[in-house]
Amino acid sequence: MATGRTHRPATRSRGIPEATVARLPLYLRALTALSERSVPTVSSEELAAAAGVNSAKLRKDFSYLGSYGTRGVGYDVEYLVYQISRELGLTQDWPVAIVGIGNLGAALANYGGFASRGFRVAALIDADPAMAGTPVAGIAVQHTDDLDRIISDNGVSIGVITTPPGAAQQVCDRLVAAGVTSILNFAPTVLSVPDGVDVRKVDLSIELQILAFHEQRKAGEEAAADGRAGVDGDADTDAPPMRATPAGRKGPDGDMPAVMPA
Amino acid sequence: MATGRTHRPATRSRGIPEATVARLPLYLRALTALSERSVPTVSSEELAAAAGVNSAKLRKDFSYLGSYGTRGVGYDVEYLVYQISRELGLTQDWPVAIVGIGNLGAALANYGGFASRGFRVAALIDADPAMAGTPVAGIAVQHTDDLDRIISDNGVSIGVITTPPGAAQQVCDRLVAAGVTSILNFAPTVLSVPDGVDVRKVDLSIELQILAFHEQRKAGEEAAADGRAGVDGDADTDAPPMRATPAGRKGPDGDMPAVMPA
DNA sequence: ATGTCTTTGTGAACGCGTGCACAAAGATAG
DNA sequence: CTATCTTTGTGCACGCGTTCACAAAGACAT
Repeated sequence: MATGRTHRPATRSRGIPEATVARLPLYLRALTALSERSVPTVSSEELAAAAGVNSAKLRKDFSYLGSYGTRGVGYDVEYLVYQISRELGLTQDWPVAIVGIGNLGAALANYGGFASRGFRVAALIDADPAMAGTPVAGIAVQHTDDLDRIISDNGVSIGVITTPPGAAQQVCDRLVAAGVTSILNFAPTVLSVPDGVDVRKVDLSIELQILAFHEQRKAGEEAAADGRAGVDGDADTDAPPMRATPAGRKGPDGDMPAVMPA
Repeated sequence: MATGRTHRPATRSRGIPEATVARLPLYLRALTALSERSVPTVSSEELAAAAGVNSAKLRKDFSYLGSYGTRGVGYDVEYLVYQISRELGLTQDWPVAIVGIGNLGAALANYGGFASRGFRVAALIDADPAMAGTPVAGIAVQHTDDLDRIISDNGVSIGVITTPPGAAQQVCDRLVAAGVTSILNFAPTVLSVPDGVDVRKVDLSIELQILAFHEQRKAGEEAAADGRAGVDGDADTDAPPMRATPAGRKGPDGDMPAVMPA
């Protein structure tokens, strides 16, 4: 789900490809599971299967980190867990602030996957005065007015935005001004940030829309083509059927199906 | 943020590149905003800025859908909204079932971004008998035992999994058996599904880990390099400092920092 | 020590996605 | 009708990411 990084065209950080960085957490999860089962070593083949990727890709990914495997044997699980954790920066504690404590913000505050990976929810911030002091996931919600101080006092460098779209940019600006340099944005808004600030966007409805696209295609293919396992039905099943304005003039406003409520 | 599609290597559906499909919802959102402000037409430049992408990329994306613009003028907003909606399959109603009504499941059930884009939460399903009947977001939670019937009765083809990781694969199997062909997976598990079923994964903690990686790099670069705007600090600031096992033998189990709780 | 067998690490080819830069198309003015 | 100006649509080149396929490296047996 979610869309890739927003700014930062493809910085190829320290020689490690962005695509590889994005997969490291995947490997880490699989390795942690093996570690818990006290498995001492894994082959690239096994680990790749557990992580759901190609084994060649996994080996190449690891090769960017260094030569951590033993030929004929595989990778030492514990050692690899440590190396990847270090590479991802998970050997240190990251205080995180969540701004916008609605349903989603509360869910994230309660999400166990954060705490278990070096992330600590240091502060919950909301603009609603009525929420101030209310404990969510064991942490008292604080008011937006104190955002600056909260960020500074806790040394927060990673912020999570779960506000309504209208407030997102303003919150973002204030976070950045207070010293936050990495933002995870759940609001459906394109945030603009100064250079040096990383933004990653998670858009829940976009994921569903992508699924809907494929779903529709599957349904259409099924109806049109018979026989043969679907390769690439070339004949345009649903090519532009009708054109609102033959040669495009302004405001064709009556014959357009009201498709999108919002 | 979130990770891209899981299976389906890159099917290039109906000639529209995956990368383009993933951006269509972005354009759609920007266009909808323009539509609400009654803006009749936009240039690729303006729309690209609003969507946060390159204008050439946007034009190329639209070219896959057909020639919907007018040279010298731009794109008709309403018409484009309709075309993209149709292409994404949003002109029809998609009943969606959410399985696992914890914090996240409840947040999704309440999320407005779904209903406004053709997705209708048709059913909420949970394994806890105590939850059965409880209304969440105005919909009564139903028990997992009835999963099959619920999916069939409502014609659900898109399922959302927000269960704990241990239950995810089993729920997935049951959804697929009941006829679901698209799955949005929030559980941190690699799901295996038969061909023809699409899985998209959203992993909240992975996004944070990627941010942490860049955050760490920024901090390291700052400390090491001075002067010059950071291009690519080549000298390995934190290359393999110590190796647990010099030539890798089995189970080095004492000198490894306990980094990962779980 | 030598040979066999397993598994890594990587060179090389390929394909997709991106962005430049420009020609074609149409609007608009005179 | 002609000229000019704007903006699309796309040919092309480049770079990143993926995958294949294999040589090198080490484990293990004899």
